[in-house]
Formats: sequence, structure tokens, C-alpha cells
Amino acid sequence: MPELPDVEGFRRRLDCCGRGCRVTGVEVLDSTILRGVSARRLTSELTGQRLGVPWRHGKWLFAPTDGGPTLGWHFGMTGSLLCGTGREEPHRHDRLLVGLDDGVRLHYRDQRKLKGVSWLREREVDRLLEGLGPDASDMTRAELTEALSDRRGTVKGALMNQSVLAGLGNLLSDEVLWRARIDPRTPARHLDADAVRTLHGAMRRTLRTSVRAERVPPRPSWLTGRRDGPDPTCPRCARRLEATRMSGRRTVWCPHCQR
DNA sequence: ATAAAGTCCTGAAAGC
DNA sequence: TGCTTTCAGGACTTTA
Repeated sequence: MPELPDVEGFRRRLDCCGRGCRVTGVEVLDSTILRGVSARRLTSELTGQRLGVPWRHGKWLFAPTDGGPTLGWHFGMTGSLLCGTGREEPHRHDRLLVGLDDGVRLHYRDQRKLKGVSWLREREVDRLLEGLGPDASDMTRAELTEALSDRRGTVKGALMNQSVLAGLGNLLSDEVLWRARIDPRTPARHLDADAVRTLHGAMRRTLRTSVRAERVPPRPSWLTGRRDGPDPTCPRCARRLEATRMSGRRTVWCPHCQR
């Protein structure tokens, strides 16, 4: 599930439920989701801390604490962050619960445990960011041009590569390329200035709408709304969509509109 | 059983 | 040729 718009939704949730609150309790329900920190250490160091202003880069969510390290959340393919009252039974996929002094309890929920939660000092946050390209939602056209110019792989591969630009995943990449009418197999560096301009505009518009919806909306007028049907057709030209595997992921596009 | 919206690792290809 | 960087595919994990 989580690409940039989903994680931005989690950030907002954390911002309104958790910002400025003090942590009253930590329950690690499955310690295998902790990265680089033990359950014992996270519990003792996080309890009593006050949460600062949460921020996001790409698909990463960061929750700084006033004195100490920063909680770094990554949601893999199936993760989410929810706010509860603290009285409900934890869901079977809840892996970490964080109780706050405003009565809210945060639930880090994840079916497949592909990623997890880390407890990061400032330089570890910096090191992590060094591996990521600019955040896709505030990337300029010049930055996109620069990011794609040296890439010899496909444009689809480049858009999904978090070190090139951060935030797009499989669904968004396909959606943006479909809107921009660009064949996903095109080598990134073959895109001319016009194509990059179109791609940049498509990315901005797609992200703006998706962030508002906190997901890539599966509307019938979007590629995302069609791709999982039994016999998917293009919302624009009604012809049959093509599906293959690219960079290990299912890729859907319209061979008529995208060339 | 197959496939799934995440990234990491590996062997191989491409570039200098 | 040889070294370095980049790429595509499989592994990881769990369940519908």
C-alpha cells in the first residue's frame, strides 16, 4: 500500500494525534520489526519523551523526540499507522503500540514485516537521507531532468528508484507515465525536454490529488482504477492495457497512448 | 498456489 | 583490459 501519499497521511495523523505529547508507554508486540534497537532499549529510551513535529521524506516518516533520537518508520508494502483510544484490543498485525499522554495510542500495523521501526540518532538520519533522492512532491522540473539524465535503465525503473527520487512506487510510477503518455520501457536518458516537462506536470498533478486522498485513488478515470480488473482497458482510449514485469514489478500501460 | 503497492542483495552488463 | 557504477531479477514475509 504505502507510497508517498499514504505515508503523508500517516504523517498528518501523527501530527494531529501525537505532536507535543509525552510517551507514557511502549509495547513491542513483535520485536522482529525493530531495526537496530532492542525492545528493551526502545521502551526505556522512548518512554517519557515528548514527540516533536513529524516529517516525511519519500516513503520514510520521522518522529523526532525533544531530547533524544528520532523514531524512523517505514511501512514496506503492507504497513500503516493508526491512532486508537488505548482501550481496544490490538489487531493481530499490530507490531508496536505507543501510548501518549493525550489518551491516544499509536498502532504500527503491518502484515508482512518487510520493513519496520528504527530509533535513529541525528547522524543516522542524515546517512539515511543521503541514500534518497529529492522528495517527489516538491521536486522541480530541473531536478527531475537532472535525476533522469544519466540513467541508462528504463524510465519506470528510474521513477521507482528511491535514490533517484523518493516517494514513487509501482502504482504511482505507472499512473504518472500513463498520464504523461510515456512508454515505461523508454530509457530514462532518451526523454527530451518536452517529455520531461510533461512527466513533471503529470507527477505533480497525480501527487497532489493522491496526497489529498491519502492514497492513489482507484478511480475508473485513472489507470490505477483499471489495472486490477479482469480485462483492463485504457480510461482514455478504451483499448486493451498491456501488462508485463519490469524491474521485478507488475507494470501496466496502454500501448496505444504511451509511446 | 500465486501474487502482492516495500527494499536489499547479487551477478551481470555497461561505461570509462 | 580492469575497475567502478548501474541494472534487473530474486529473496525476504505473510496471507488472501
